[in-house]
Amino acid sequence: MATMADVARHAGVSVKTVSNVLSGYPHVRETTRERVRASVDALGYEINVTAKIFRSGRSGVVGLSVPELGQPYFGELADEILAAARRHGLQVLIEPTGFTRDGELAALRVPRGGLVDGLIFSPAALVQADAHLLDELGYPLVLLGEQMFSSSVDHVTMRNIDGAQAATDLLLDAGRRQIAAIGMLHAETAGSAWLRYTGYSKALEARGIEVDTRLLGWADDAWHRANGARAMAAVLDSGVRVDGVVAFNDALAIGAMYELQARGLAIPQDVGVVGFDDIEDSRYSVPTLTTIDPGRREIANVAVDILRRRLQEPQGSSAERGSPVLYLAGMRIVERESTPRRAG
Amino acid sequence: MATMADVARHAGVSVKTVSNVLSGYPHVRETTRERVRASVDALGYEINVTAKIFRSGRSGVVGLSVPELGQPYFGELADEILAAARRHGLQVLIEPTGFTRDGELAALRVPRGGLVDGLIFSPAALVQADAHLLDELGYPLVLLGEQMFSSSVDHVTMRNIDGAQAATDLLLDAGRRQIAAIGMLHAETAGSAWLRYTGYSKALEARGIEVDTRLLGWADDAWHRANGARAMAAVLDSGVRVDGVVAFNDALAIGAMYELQARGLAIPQDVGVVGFDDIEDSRYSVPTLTTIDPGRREIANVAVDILRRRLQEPQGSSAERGSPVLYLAGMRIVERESTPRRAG
DNA sequence: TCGCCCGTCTACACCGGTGTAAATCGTTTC
DNA sequence: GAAACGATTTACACCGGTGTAGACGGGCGA
Repeated sequence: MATMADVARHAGVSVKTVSNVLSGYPHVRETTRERVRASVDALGYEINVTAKIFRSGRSGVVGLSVPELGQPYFGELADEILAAARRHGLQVLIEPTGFTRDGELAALRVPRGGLVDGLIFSPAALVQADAHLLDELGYPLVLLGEQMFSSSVDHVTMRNIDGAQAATDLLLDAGRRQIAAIGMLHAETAGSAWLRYTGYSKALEARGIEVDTRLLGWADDAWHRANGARAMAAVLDSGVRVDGVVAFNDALAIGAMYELQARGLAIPQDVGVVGFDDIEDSRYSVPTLTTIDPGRREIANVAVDILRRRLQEPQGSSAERGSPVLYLAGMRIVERESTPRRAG
Repeated sequence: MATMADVARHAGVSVKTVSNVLSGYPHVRETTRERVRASVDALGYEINVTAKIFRSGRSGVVGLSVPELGQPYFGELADEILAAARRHGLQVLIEPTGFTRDGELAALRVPRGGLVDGLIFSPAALVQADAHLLDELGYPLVLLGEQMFSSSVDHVTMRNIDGAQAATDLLLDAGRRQIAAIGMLHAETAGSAWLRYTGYSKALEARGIEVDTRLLGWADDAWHRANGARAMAAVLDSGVRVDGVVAFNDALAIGAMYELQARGLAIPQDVGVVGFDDIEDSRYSVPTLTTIDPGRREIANVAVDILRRRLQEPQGSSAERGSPVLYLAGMRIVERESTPRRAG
């Protein structure tokens, strides 16, 4: 394979001049530039990317850690992030963590001298005790998700509390009072579950309704459809009356709708259902699902922008770095068939 | 950041000895080995991956090009491939092509000296005229999908024809005769559409039924739910009677089921529906979807294995390389609620 | 005791670019 | 005509590892 030296010899110039031509250095005579270009074409030369990376210390690759691409929310998020990264000439190395703490710890163990310049990380299983790991990683990190861990790290997140509260209000406004919450996770795992629950309970509280623990559907491993169906079944089996469901994501909601319909309950007549995430599925479920759009594209764009900005900064002491950013994406209610029309 | 030279100085040995310890070279005295290890720990040394890559010419990164991760089939496939790659210490750089020819051509333009050692590529928009591009890329390529392009490239594929034929037979066995095919694509784009259509028409032919073009539902951009609903609507609007649907993937099937149910048709009583891919959605749609499991995990594992084998081979002339592999993954019918019980 | 072998360790070149500083050249200015 | 200047080009060190060949030293057989 041809190297830059071969091109230089062929064009009768120095290696550095070839380098200058290829990297767009302006002070090169037009005739020289053309001669070099011709030699590049003649030899079919392609620059050795690994040498460039090695020398410059920058690979132009950013890592992305999400739990699982098979989950539409994360698959769609990954598409958005990949697109945003590509617009800026960055490539993306994806590391699914499989919803496990070990997987997430492994994702953080990116070597500093490695081929990843920075990381966009969507944690789902780390616990509070792991927070200190995020502070001095030695490379730029942008967290997707609530600022639960460390205030010294950039966060891009959605309005989990507001969204869940709005979802719950939608059902309350329609006169529903027996509203199940599907997707509860045990407290030691960090993430959106607790926040969405907070939004749910705040909405109830605001109307003077107490949370009925029989209405809480637990989905311990992950927010898959299967767990939504299971959790819904558990709530119904408890014998409590249900006329509304707030599911903590769309997959859970679709699983819950499956279980409700399997038991002969009509949506939205008997039970209104609201999801969270606005994944593509929610537009084609039967019935179509009312959901909260958490601003996925905005999150992807902002996360990539913040990371890019961090990559420009000197990597040395934290003194030279800008202060950490906390960005809240916009949220939107998407009303579809699974909820009753709003009263009034 | 500490370099290998720092460690060598600290441990009182040569740089190469440190290198030898870290790379597991056996002829190092145990005491030396321990001293080096201690120095590594003391200095918090981490090997510079980019230097290693540069020197060795191997990055341990393989590319993966799929149309879109937001589509559950590709998201789930990507998860499987990432898992298989990780088991062998490989990392994966994903490049979604957005179902466009330009996107796919861009994905193939991986520089030889680049940071990707090889590529797993799932084409969906390339046309026959592009076939020659695949022949002499200069790096190992494994194609997911039918051997439509080039016989000189490794292929891992599913039984598209057999699967679609089995899906159609399932409905024919139940006495259905007016079976729509949802997901037709125009011929110049390569891919599974044509093969699945072939399976569909073969099944009909075997019973002496002629293909009724009014039963063909066209989905031109991509196999999304939205297109499934649209194609189904177009077929129904043509006025033709429909008592079965073979959709070329599950997303199309779910979109089609949505449209059928919106028009008051019962599944499977009025219309039986079969999908293709066995994505997780199909287990939780209403009704649950009968589908063809194309052996996704097997495909992922085999693709990674073949690519690994190619990476071991000398990269020189094609004479030294093994002959191209064509691997057909196993296929399985997954019967759920959307099809009538088989007669007999 | 000498030579040989083997285990251990080291010096040095090298991978293929890019940053730096300085050389070279053609104009322009005084 | 000489000095000054900017544009153009170049030599060379350097990034941080790994391959190669060879040095070194101790045990062993002759």
